[in-house]
Amino acid sequence: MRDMPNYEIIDKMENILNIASDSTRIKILYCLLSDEGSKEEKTERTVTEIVKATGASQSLVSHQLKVLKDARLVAARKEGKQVYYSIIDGHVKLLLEVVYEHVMEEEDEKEI
Amino acid sequence: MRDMPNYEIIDKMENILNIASDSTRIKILYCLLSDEGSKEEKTERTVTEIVKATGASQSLVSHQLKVLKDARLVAARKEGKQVYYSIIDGHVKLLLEVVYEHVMEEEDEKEI
DNA sequence: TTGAAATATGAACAGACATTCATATAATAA
DNA sequence: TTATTATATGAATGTCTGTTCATATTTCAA
Repeated sequence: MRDMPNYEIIDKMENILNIASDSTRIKILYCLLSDEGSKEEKTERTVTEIVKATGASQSLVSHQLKVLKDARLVAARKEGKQVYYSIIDGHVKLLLEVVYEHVMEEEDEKEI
Repeated sequence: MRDMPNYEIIDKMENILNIASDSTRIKILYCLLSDEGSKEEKTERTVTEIVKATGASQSLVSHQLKVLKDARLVAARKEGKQVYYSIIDGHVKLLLEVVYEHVMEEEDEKEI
């Protein structure tokens, strides 16, 4: 493993991890990652769809989408009354996968 | 991408990410990941070594090591006056690598 | 224009938690 | 024993932030 990055980089890593470490935002990201039967086009979801999928309040979803947008993890595209959100960072998927695998392995160990 | 995990799993993912999203703990983990010239044996470091490497106070390091230990990310082995800590989870390295890559790509984009 | 649907926003609050300070415990050396 | 080194721990505090509530804004239909 490489050496410890300098503190500026560490702080940025902390930042991204902070953004990822909230269950509401995790749900939102999963919602934007689920490619409903499609091939490779990026998944787009309206706020209302995200609200339904996550079970969180409209206000909360809107607040957290702003957090994700400010962090450049998602992008927004307005079309009429609706706003479509999508993920604009390939690392997000990887990040969630790694954490998911970790949690699942923990589960496995319990069963032994 | 798979569907959204159930909320119990999501909460555990949130938990792990929370633990990873602190600069002091990130520094500690990096310190435990740096394999100083060695081959494949796990890296062990005493608290004092970690204090030096991270620049954090002894008390803070001790507190955060406890957090990491309670989360089963590190293990402790006592030997005389000293306690040796090491990482006991392969996902930690992956997680940091993904986040590091993300941050570095962001840096690159700024230069354009 | 009025109303409704979709989304955003600001204030307020409560809970979480990183950090410090002071001190305790354990191990060893003198 | 006493002193010193290594580590842990508990309390206290101040900051941060997730969530709710109420309301604003935008878009379009009737």
